[in-house]
Amino acid sequence: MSDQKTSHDTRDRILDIAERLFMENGYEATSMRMITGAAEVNLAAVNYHFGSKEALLREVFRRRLSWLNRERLQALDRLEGQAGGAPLKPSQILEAFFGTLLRMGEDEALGGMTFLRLLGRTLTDPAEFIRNFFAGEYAEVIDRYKLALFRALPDVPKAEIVWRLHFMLGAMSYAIAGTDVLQVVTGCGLGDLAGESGSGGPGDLVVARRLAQRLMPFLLGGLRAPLPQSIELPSQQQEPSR
Amino acid sequence: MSDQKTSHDTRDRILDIAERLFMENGYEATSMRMITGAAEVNLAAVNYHFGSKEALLREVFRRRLSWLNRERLQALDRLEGQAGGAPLKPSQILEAFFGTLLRMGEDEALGGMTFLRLLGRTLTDPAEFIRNFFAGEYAEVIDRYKLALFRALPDVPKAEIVWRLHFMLGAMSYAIAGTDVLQVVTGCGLGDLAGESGSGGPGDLVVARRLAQRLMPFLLGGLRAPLPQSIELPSQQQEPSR
DNA sequence: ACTTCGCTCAAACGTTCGTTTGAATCTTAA
DNA sequence: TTAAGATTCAAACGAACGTTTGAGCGAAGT
Repeated sequence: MSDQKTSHDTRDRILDIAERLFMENGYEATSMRMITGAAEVNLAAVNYHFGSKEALLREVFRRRLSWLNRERLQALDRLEGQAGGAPLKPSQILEAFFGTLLRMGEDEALGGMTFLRLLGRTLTDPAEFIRNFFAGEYAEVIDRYKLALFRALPDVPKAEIVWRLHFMLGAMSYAIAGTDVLQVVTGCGLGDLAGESGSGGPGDLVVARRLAQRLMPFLLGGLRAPLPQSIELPSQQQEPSR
Repeated sequence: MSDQKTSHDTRDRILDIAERLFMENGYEATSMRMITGAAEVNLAAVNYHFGSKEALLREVFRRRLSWLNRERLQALDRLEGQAGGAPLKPSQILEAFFGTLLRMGEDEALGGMTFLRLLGRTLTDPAEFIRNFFAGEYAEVIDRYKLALFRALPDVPKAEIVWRLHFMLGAMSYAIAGTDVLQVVTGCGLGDLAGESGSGGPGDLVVARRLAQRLMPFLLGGLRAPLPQSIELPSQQQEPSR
């Protein structure tokens, strides 16, 4: 209906619509015709501007991740500058890494919760080109934060820290992306954190902030949990209580 | 090559192959022809035995989840019987819920790590029929465990417990399913836990056991982490350190 | 005025998808 | 032996997929 092509040219409109549809349906179940139809552009526009459907998905992520990971590195630089050579506190590192991401959810211009949900979902997508893409986009950031955590927790084996980084990433991604499933299953989800429901609404701001408030203590508690008694165990040993 | 149709009729062979292919490629990217080709059965066999591709996926999950969730309920019954009315310890509840799942990964007859990976991946699938299916399969188990956690942590608001249940489910699912991505990203994954690599190998037994050993302390640490200072916060308040 | 270039458009390309069909084959029991 | 039922089979169905094509359009440069 409304014909405002001023601030929204074809390229950006495709990216915005694709971001939302990939989030709602997944990559495979979202067709070019769904995207171009919703964006009200010609079917061939995607291949003209991006080359292929795969390249479109990569570009959807690149414009957000390049900003996010640059911001994350700057946050770490800032903290390490303030610390003056001393190791950072785990809480500072988590705040820089996860807080920066969750703050994207409050900013509609950065994709808001739509992008956060898409990111969490796509991390488990088995498509190979997606794995390769993420590996390249995340390599530097993960490496820097891994080192920061190693220094922050000198008594914890490095392999253990990397595993707990996995766990933390999973907890965060599911809290955002898996909500539609878990909400149905547990009877509680992101919708309960705000008055409004549905992605892209004005309630996203408060959702992201309250989610961070609940998530950060959990992550910190898990990261600093006592280590398992023994790394190697001979055989079964299945005692439920400690 | 080997022609042993004795213990493996068409139905079961389809289920086993579909379980692996859905895990490797996802639901949408796995075609009927891939499944029937790998299972060496006729293309029409799936529709004959199961009715549709959706029904096949449901049956792949049903035969595993019915066992898993029955086992989970029995484990909880056993613990509550031993406690004689007293609240359970959080560690006992987590062991019953997550330990039962992780022990499936050690048993090839129960799907092993293949099923665990598939389960973790599919929980974030946005398809509606999948969400509805899981909601039904998990309803009773989640309800029982929610109540057990409420009793185990009487000082923690119930909403907070449900959120931490989300976080725990996410940490576990990503640790299993998201490994292919995270391994590339973090340079450490399930493969490092065993001598062998690849799903379905003999290393799966030790992988599942060592994963549990790393995961359970993390989950327990997150579950029992101190609560956020204030549930309501007026505005920004962005202090990185505590 | 004319060419150039970036972009849009309708139409079609060949392929693959999930599903259906009806005959052929196997199994079982009277 | 024969009839009935269950299962497998090759073949085809219509629909939807991602991509390509070549004509057409409007603004910019000379």
